[in-house]
Amino acid sequence: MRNSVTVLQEHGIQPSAQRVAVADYVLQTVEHPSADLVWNRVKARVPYISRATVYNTLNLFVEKGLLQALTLAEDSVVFDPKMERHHHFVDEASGTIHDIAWDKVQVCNIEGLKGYEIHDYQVVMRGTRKAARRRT
Amino acid sequence: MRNSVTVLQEHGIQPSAQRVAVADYVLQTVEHPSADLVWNRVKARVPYISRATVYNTLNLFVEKGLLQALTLAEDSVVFDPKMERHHHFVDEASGTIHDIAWDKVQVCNIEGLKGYEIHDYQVVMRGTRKAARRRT
DNA sequence: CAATCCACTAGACGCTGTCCAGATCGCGAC
DNA sequence: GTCGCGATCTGGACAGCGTCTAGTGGATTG
Repeated sequence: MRNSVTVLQEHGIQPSAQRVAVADYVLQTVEHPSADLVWNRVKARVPYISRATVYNTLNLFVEKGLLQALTLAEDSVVFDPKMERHHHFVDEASGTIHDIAWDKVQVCNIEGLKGYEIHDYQVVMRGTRKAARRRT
Repeated sequence: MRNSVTVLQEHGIQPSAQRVAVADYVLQTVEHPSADLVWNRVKARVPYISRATVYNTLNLFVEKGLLQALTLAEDSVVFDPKMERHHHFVDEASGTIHDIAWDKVQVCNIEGLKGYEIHDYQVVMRGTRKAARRRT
């Protein structure tokens, strides 16, 4: 696990105590937290951090390329530290979001679309997790 | 253009004056309106309709299969009367959403995903509209 | 020490969406 | 007609998300 301070500095971000605390959690997580969930998670370890700071910090991280902001499910924007291109699966029962590796699914003919200059795309899937032999 | 009253009745919805007014607008539009935009559009023609009614009516239409609710862009859920499967393109400059015909793009290998039961999927693209010879 | 800059805090604010109590409508029964 | 009842509508209250702002505090510089 990389040192959060180093990562912040490499991206031109002053590593203040609050920013490091947010980074320590959000850069490692796979739970696709909303901003308020980040606030709660970080507060558990660093109680003296305010809501506005968490929101500002997350937006800063997105701007500096440390996080992706996703608007997939209802209610709120969620954050994803996985910066490689990938797809998303939304569990309709729980609202949980899973990352799907980019090469698991291919999209064809997308270059042929006339009238649109596509900067980015992804496949968004919705359904339910199969009760296979995997821990929940 | 189909009669909104008939369409509502075919879907088991009592065609009250307010519901017909909402249907007249939202079933024809291509502008992917948010709920509050629907409210404003409908109020322009039928001033005596309340916000709660518009929200209830839109949710009812979604439940009865007249509309899709989409959570693609920031800020709010938008509604789309196009019920066939299709993809979406989000104009990053304006936030405008465009429908992309289902057969313009193909997704491969999606059946091969283990551990997920996929009920629905779509490709979400982001970029800018090209200034081709099309009216804006 | 004073000036300045940056980050943080706490609370106010606006917007979205839901909920509730009460009013009103439509319709069948009498 | 009018009574009663369920469905619908209204307006306002409410809660959550995200932004903004005024003020605070700490570090740096002259």
